[in-house]
Amino acid sequence: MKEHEIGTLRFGLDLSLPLYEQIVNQMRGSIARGEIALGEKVPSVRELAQGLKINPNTVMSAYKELERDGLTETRRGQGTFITHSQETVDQFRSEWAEKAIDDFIEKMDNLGYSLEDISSIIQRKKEGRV
Amino acid sequence: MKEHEIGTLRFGLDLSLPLYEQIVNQMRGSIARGEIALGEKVPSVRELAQGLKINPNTVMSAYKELERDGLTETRRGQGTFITHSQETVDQFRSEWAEKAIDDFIEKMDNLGYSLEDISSIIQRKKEGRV
DNA sequence: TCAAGTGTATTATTAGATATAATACACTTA
DNA sequence: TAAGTGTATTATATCTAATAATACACTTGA
Repeated sequence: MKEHEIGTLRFGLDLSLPLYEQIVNQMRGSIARGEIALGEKVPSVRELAQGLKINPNTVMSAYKELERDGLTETRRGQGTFITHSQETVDQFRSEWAEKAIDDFIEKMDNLGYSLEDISSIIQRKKEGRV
Repeated sequence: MKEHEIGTLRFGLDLSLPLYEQIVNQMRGSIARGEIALGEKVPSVRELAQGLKINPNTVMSAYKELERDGLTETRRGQGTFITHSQETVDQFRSEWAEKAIDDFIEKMDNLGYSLEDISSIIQRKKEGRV
């Protein structure tokens, strides 16, 4: 996986997912984990495209999705910025965690694992007994 | 989601995933949960295609993947059958659970949730306090 | 023996998603 | 006013998924 440093951000792209989705995921993560400050400017569409050696339209796709999430605000002529609303970030973070959890539980249920089973497995992982 | 009964099996298809993947997932689940007996015959390619109102080639794709999993054996002229090996089924089940767990943990980590956090959330789910 | 029911292979076509390419336009700021 | 922003448009290429229509190989039971 090629690692890129663009501005203050680190990106790694591979072939596991569409490029624009990987960008969205990594930005969502950086924002949710608080690694990007509220209101901070993110790389411009062209700058990120050059840095990652991909097409500007692909970056645009990613940025549009982040704006739909409410995680960024764009100002024509100025750039794209992280939202100022900590509440929006927190809400996004818990909503996405909830989705991930429910999907996971459903997948495990399909394989015949109960919540009880899942709980023990997580417990084992926590104790390092893989 | 349209529900179909084909032979002893119940299928439901939607638009969330490729059709062949949904078939594979639902068969994997039925097998892993032990709802289909070892050695049992599954619907023929044409029968399942007719029942689900989809193309036989799509069913073929799904059945090929199940065979790659080792979960089924096909006998030309006779049909497709669940493996006789309980060990294969058990191993498949735990391998796929492991994958699901690791993917889930990675996704949660990206959002800034620790194993400890995950553990509490599962605990809450278990106690019904959503 | 043969018809019916199996899996399998092939070729063609369509539709949608993804990514690239090349421009052009609108806006902001120094 | 030039340089750097976001945005929109049109075109092209590639890949995956699904369908369609056949054809062939094998097994079984009447």
